[in-house]
Parts: sequence; C-alpha cells; structure tokens
Amino acid sequence: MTVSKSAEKTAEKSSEKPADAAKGRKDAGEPQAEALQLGELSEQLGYVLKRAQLKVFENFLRCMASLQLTPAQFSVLLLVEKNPGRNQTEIASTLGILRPNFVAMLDNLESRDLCARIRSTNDRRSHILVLTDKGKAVLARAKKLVATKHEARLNDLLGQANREALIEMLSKIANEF
Amino acid sequence: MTVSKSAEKTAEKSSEKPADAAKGRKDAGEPQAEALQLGELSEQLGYVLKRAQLKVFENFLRCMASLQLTPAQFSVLLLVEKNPGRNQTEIASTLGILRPNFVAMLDNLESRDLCARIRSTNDRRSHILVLTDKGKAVLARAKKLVATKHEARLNDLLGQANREALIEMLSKIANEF
DNA sequence: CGATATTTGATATGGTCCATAACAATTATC
DNA sequence: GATAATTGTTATGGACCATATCAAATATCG
Repeated sequence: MTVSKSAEKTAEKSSEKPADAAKGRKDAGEPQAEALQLGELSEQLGYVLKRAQLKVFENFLRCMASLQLTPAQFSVLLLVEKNPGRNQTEIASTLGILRPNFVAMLDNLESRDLCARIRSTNDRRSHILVLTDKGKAVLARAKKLVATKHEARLNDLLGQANREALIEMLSKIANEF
Repeated sequence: MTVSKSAEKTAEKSSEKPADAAKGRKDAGEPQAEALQLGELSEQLGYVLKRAQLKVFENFLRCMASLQLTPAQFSVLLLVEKNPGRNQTEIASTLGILRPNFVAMLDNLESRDLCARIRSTNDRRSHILVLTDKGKAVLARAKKLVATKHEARLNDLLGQANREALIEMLSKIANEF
C-alpha cells in the first residue's frame, strides 16, 4: 500500500499518478520499457483501499473547490449541524480527531465565520459548538455539490445498488474489523 | 472524513477510537450524555472509506508485527519480486511514491538486507532493485501472514463473494474515478 | 468545607508522510 | 561536442497525527 496524496487545495498537483510509470505516451511504436506487473498487489485489500480513498478525496476536493472545504472540515460541519450544543471534545472524539489537533481546525472554521465557539453556562470550561448562519448556508451548498458532483459520480460508475452495497461493506469493516 | 491513525509500529496507541465519544462505560444507569448522531456522515463515501482504510492498515500492522513490515514496505517487496531488474524510478512511480521519498524507504529495506540496489551496467545512473534471499524469505512469510490473518478476516466478515466484489469495486474507483 | 483529582480547551513539540526545488553524475539529443 | 533530459539524492516545507503539559473550571471525597 502506498500511493501519494496529490491534489490538495484546489489545483491538481502532478505528483505521481501510479500505473503509468513511464511518461504519458500514446502508444507510439518505440522501445517503450514495458509496464510493470502489479501482480498480487491488485488483490491486496489495503492497497486498493488506499488508492480508492485517495481518488475519492481528490475528487471531493475538486468538487468543493468553490467552497474551500476539505473532507475533514465537511465532516465537522455535518456533525455540528446534526448535534448542536455539543462541545469540542465530543465533536472531535466522535470524528476520531484528537483534541489538540481540533483546536487549529476550529480556529480555521471560526475565522471563516462558519462555526462559533460559545462558552457553556453550565460548565464554563467547555465550548459549545454551533454553525453560524453562513456556516449553515455553506454546508447546504456543500451538500448539494457532494450529492450532484461527488456521490452521483459513484452511481454512474457502480450503479445505485452497488454503491449502497459498497458503503455498507466499508461501514462493516470500519466498525467490526 | 477524518479519523486519526492510531496503532503504528507494533503496539496499540490509544488515540481516539471514534464512536465512543464518552468513555468506555458498560451501560451503567448514569446521566450519560447521549451518544452523538452521525447522521449523513455514515453515508458519506469518503468518510466511511477513510475509516475502513485506517482499520485495515491497523490490522495489517498487527499481523505484520513479527516481521516489522508496513503496508508500503510490503507493497515495495511485492512489486520488486514481481518485476525484477527495474530501477528505483519505475518501482516508485508505479506505487505512486515520489522518487525523493523513495530513497529513505529503500535505505531502510536495504539496511535490513531485504532488498539491494545494483548499479546498472547499461545505464550507470540507475539502480536496479532486487530482493535478497532474506528479502524473499521474509516476503514469503509476509504473504502467508497476510493470507491467513489479514485477508482471511475479511472473508469471515463479508464472505468470499462479497470480498471479491468489494475489491473489484475499489479497483474500479481507484482506476476510473 | 477544603484538598485532591478530573475534565476542558489550549500550547508546544516531535514524528511521519507527502511534495517541490535543486544538484551531481550520467546519458540522450541535436 | 554543446545542450537537454534522466536518475538518484539531499534539503526543505507543509499537512496530519500523537503525546506531554498547562491553567482554568469542575467533580470527588474525606
């Protein structure tokens, strides 16, 4: 398993598109040092899983270029919307984000006026998280982009039924492996 | 999408197991600030894909603890075995590893006597990669561990047919998305 | 009550992985 | 034979992840 990340912010960074080790040639009749054999690699769950994940994230970022939302940021907005009134620790740990690393993430979202920290009156240690009006609006647009440009593409590629089966299997792995 | 990495080398680093935001309690009858709702998050391809990938890598590392092989290292050994006589650039780019980052990886494998760099006589710039005898032996053991402890677990979880369907769908995403 | 322990958000820090620029040695191209 | 391209390499910076530690606030318990 390996494969680099590529395509971060908005643009496409060249990086190292796997599976074309030698240039982008169009089948010209030259020596052309034959392509490498992947062999058992293409059957390795981890390998193919990682590759697929990178492609999906890459596509997600492209779809979200206009809103400048990363997958992680999107997940935070989704979770805060669904669970208003929770504090940083709860939101972060549910997403598997360590609290120290969540601080900068929130600083970013808050500086863009997408969400806000509110000192809880019950427990003045904790910061209650809420979406701002702008945050709600942006999230709504984000959801549409994801649905029409991102998830829709999976349906085209796999078909509705297979798409659902895939998500279910991945969930099973994520939860029970 | 998010979820931290956890479990790196051999041991289990606590980290932040998602989906149990509040302690590990056994259903005691206390206030117990209800669990958060994942909502649409659980249907997001990227989210579930990333989570599954982390779990699979985590399990892979556990299975390989005795051999101290990471997924990336395993993929390199597999590819070199399948394609003897190739140079660093070819192996690296096929795996999506950038050449500069491949150097340290090879330094590691070579220092453990798992593979070797050989100056090519045709082109004295390039280093031909080959597995050492020890490398072949370790890879053989690694394959067995992967088959019996890693991939087998997927069969138990999904069933043979589903497992194959999953790999196929992921490959499709990795190649055509 | 008051001492101690725990929790929350935050900072600092180190590790790993990924990406780009630049370089010397070698080879290809013209 | 001068110039361009390729290979392995180093240096470097960024993104992400993980741990230790801290002050403030709260909980716990004698």
